[in-house]
Amino acid sequence: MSKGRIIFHVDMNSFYASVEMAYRPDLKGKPLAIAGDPEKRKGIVVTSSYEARAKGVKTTMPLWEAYEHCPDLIVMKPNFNRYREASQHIFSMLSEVTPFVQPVSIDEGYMDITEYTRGENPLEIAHSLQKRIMDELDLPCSIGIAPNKFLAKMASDMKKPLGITVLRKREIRNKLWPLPIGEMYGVGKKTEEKLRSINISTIGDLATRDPYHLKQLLGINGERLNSRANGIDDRPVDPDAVNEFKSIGNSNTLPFDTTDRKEIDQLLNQLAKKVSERMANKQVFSENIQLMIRYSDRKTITRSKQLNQLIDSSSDIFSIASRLFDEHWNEEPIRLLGITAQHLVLKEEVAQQLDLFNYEKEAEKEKLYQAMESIEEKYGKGTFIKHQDNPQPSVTTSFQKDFLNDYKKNKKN
DNA sequence: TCTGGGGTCCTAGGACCC
DNA sequence: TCTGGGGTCCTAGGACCC
Repeated sequence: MSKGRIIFHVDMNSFYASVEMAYRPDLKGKPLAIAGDPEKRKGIVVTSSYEARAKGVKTTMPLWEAYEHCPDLIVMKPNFNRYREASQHIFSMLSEVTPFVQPVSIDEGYMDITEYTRGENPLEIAHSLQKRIMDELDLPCSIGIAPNKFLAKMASDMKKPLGITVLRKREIRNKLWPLPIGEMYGVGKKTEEKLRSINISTIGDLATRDPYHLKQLLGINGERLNSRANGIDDRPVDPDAVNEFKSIGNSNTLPFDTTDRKEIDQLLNQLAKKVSERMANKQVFSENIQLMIRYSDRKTITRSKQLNQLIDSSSDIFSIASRLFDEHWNEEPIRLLGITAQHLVLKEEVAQQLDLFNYEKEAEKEKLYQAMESIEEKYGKGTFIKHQDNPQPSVTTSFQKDFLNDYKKNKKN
């Protein structure tokens, strides 16, 4: 039997707002919200300080509503470069504790310190990590310590801000099960509704319900949620997961709804450029382009095209997106457009595959030649060429045909 | 002048192949 | 002479998370 793991979940507290406060200490202790520009219809609270939350400001709340709850709210535009930089500092600190660090977003990540305690108590490690992030970056975080990712995630949520919470397997019954079902990671609004409809209102209710019954209601997710509620989660902390992205997309809400084809093309062009640039940074090709259209009534459709080639240029991305647009736009006013590149392949891997393909082609050619030689040895010169007058179905692909041509040429020389 | 933008994973139907 | 079923790919949409 394998020994239990020690997993940390490190969660930055109201990250964007905290970064701004670290830059401008005069903002500390004040109700602060980070939000986009209401003039551009992006006035939505992305993050808010605890002082703002105390007055009822919540993430994704429209700004005008946030002001109703908190008239003295201070609002700032997001400075993503600032947040990315802070994030890099944080993750490099985590990496000094263990190489097994898995970022899950800009402000949160898992660590597996099982093999890296160096005899130290995990709680002490968490304390010094939390202190270091605070001392050096002026940023608060909460840390959950548990035998797996799910429990560590739930633990980090239990005490905010600046909390450290240990959640052992044997404490699940007392610490996890009493929580309302909606607070469970992986249970959103829809799932909560469904679960409540069958009288499940706490995580404990979910844990003790028949998994088969839950599967009927929620599909595979029902079984998974049930085992998580019982503290079972075997997912490893995977440091390579960050590099295994599956899509790159950009979208934009227009300041005003539009039906103007010029304006639409301009936005599509802009989006294609952004996607293409980000693909270049990540060194990937895409094999599938998706277009997203949101109409003024917020109804949103997605239309995608699987390609028979790999693309990366903004002009290719644009032309496919704009064709999808022509094929599917219903002429109604548009609120948002988005382009996503899917089915990504690393350029490096494409190159390797091409090499491998060429290598196989060479090897194949060699085999073909040998087979032909032996046929001719057995049945005499010219036999094989004769067969070609009445070709056998085995010669099918174009490159095999090319080899035959090569072969014939070689014979002549 | 209500309701952003970046993602992942799952589902379900139809096409197509064996 | 009235019918199969498994597997994979493609497409569209939905749930969820930060």
